[in-house]
Amino acid sequence: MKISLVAGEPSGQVCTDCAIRQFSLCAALDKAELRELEHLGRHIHFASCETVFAQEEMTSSFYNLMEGVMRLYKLLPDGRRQIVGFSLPGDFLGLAASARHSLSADAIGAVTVCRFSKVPFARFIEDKPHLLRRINELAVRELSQAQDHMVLLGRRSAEEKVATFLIGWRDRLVQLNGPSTTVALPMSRQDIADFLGLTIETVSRTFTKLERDRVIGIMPGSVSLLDPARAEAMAAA
Amino acid sequence: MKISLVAGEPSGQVCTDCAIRQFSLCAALDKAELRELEHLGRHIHFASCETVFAQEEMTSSFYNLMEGVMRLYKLLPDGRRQIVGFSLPGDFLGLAASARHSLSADAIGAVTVCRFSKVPFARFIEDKPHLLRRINELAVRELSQAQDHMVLLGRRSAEEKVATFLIGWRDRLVQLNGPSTTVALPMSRQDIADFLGLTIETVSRTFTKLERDRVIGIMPGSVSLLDPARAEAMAAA
DNA sequence: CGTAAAATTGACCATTTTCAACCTCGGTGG
DNA sequence: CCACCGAGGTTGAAAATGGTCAATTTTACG
Repeated sequence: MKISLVAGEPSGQVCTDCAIRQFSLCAALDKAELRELEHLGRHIHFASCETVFAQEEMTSSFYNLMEGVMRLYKLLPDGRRQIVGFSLPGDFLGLAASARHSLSADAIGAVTVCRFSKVPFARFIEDKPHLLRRINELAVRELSQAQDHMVLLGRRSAEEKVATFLIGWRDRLVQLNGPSTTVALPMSRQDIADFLGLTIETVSRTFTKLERDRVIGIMPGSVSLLDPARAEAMAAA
Repeated sequence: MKISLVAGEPSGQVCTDCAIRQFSLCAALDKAELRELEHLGRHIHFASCETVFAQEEMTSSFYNLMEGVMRLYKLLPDGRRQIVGFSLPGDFLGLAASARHSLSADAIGAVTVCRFSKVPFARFIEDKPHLLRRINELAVRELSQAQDHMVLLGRRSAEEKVATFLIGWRDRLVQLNGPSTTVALPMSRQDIADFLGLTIETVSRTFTKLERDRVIGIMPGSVSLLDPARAEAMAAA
């Protein structure tokens, strides 16, 4: 996948005005720290399907997702893909256990990130216990989500997987944008399949079945949850 | 120094003599801090199948696993179980995103843990950036393992799952005890099945097939890796 | 509009599950 | 000492869920 040639401009907006600050890492920072951080971050835009970082690449930066949606995935040598998560504004990306990324991240639709070079950012956080605790909090929350997803992948039927995905995705969108009857699905059916450990055909069939059962209405780029209670029941079961 | 998979007598409560310190959280601490920590931790023994903490229970402690093996799992309301990981000596348990545990942990065989009450431990770490960074490191490593396991659960065949499990488990044991031709499997077939998202029958059949193919030798409580290269190839593929 | 990509649908197939029977081994009590 | 018991494990046959392959429809976009 191509890498954007567009250079990052200085962040243009000040951190104190940042729309997603409350959802992000930066919620833990005071005014002075935010002013310091402004000098470290650069806003960068990525077009649809551009790769922000890739599996095996050296880690050089951390990213705060500002706008858009990203997919995080791992590839097996033979090309099989598992999407381990979708990122929304406020999510912090780039933490890795080693010096190389263990997964790839690319844009689903246009994306803006706030990029921090690794070394300066590491220096910035190293003696800020409140920020370290905040990063911990985010890491532990992600770990918990990962464990929930393992249950889904290992122990749920196709229908349960799709219902659980729709409910979980709706909840995340509600968190950001407030309640809504329709659930935007910017990712492709293939993305959903690779997230749920299914094939695209099974995802499609399951959507169709849920529509026949009047649980959802299918529209291009979104679904409407006609019977949220039924969907939630399938997701809980 | 050999790390036992079965609990024996604690070698004393002195952190500086702790056999698993190098593998644990405590590797980040200096002598003074270790002496302080000694007053916070208590060794506790659990018999086989006893629960150390359970899903939905209030979090009250953190645990450093000293001896033995534990399974970490989540249950669906209808009883389906997904084991999200096995813990070995040195692993740190009890981090949770909320005030309640999101998973259950119980002993496979006899276990010794070093228990830290939540509040004093939180106070101990709160202004120790090096320790916070160490906890981060452990959390990120666990997250990375979780992501690897998602790939396994979502995208691998039964045979690949079993081979990947055996190789991964062997590598963890080698890390602790040094090289060995036989791989101890203290967990039951049902545990392995619930870890790999399979049924016990499929696990059993796959073991048998690997034995027929002269990749492994099956013994009660362990397997020997007759053809590690073949097994590794299956795990990588 | 017209074309290519994405999504859906259908028919068939394979892997894994389900259900059931049967070993194996260790412990227990006659 | 040995027969019995039960838990854990293995094996077999049938069923089913989801996958594969192929054709068709729908959508996005120049």
